[in-house]
Amino acid sequence: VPDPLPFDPIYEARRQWRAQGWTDAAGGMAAVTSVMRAQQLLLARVDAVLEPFELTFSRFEVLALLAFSRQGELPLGKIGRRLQVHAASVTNAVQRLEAQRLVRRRPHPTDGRTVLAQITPKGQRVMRAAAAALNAVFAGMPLGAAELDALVATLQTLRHDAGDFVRA
Amino acid sequence: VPDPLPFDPIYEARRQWRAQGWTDAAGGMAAVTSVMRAQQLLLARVDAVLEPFELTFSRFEVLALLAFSRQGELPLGKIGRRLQVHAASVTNAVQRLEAQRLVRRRPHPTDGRTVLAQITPKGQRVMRAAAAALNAVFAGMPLGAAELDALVATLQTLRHDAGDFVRA
DNA sequence: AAAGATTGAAGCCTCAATCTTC
DNA sequence: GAAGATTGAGGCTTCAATCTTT
Repeated sequence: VPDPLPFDPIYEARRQWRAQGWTDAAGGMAAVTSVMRAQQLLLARVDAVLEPFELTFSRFEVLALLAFSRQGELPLGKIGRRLQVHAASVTNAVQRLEAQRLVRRRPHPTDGRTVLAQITPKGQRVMRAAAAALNAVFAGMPLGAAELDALVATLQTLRHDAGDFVRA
Repeated sequence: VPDPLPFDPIYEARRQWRAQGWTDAAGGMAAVTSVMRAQQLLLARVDAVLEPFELTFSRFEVLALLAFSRQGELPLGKIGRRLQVHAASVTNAVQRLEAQRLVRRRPHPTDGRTVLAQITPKGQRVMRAAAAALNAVFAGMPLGAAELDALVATLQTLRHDAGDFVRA
């Protein structure tokens, strides 16, 4: 971790933006860069916690989704839609998880086109251990329950507006 | 853009998390995934707007920083600290900007170790045009000024807690 | 030694093209 | 033709190692 700045670069940028006469867009600009930077920090923290398990947040999400599913297995396409990532990303994540013996892939019994990813017993164990470690991070966030809910709700508006899902 | 889900995957995941008994961490988990997903959507939208200018948000940020600087030039290290990205990312961005003739690099007059990136007149023009296009995106966000400010403030708490800067 | 910059490696993401199966 | 999956390309990020200058 490098030396921290003696001021908030986002607030400084917003000031600059306003000074340029773009006052109507300065708030949006600050919001966008805030989200970008917060994502970077959160991802770094989460990935650091997951590192001992040889997992990344992307792969953890796949593992958790499988662990929560009824049969412990899901078609790759369904995983991608649920996690909102490109099919190529799912292929990559599942290949790595399979190499780690956390997931097994098998052909769909009736549809020859689709591939199923199935979590293994080892995958179940690793997922639980990793989730426990992550919970410490989530529970340790410097925000209260009300603030967290407000944050999630605000970002939900954003995601909904972007057409991420329907039926809020 | 693929078909949207008929439900919010973040809310669904939070429900699952709570059903597993991890109620104290469910809020944090939802907040983290919300930020991740919002970042993805915002970046995609911003990059799409910047595409006609052959710019990416990363490179736009460098260009804007230079445009706002007193002399129109800054040492690479300073750019990295201000934008909070790794030195390697700055090197990469400046190299691309130089290839586009939007920036020129020149040695520091007194310190032989540092390299200065200087915005060119063409860079100034492109930056202004790109900023105008971006302003439409920022101004068109589905959130009011108060909501934007609350979002920025909440994320500022997060960033400050992560040691991103001091002196809120 | 310390600071600034660059290079190469590796991870993740997206898109476009391709192949197989329905 | 449409759907599901995979591959290859390109972009961005980080880290570790290296080189030059202070």
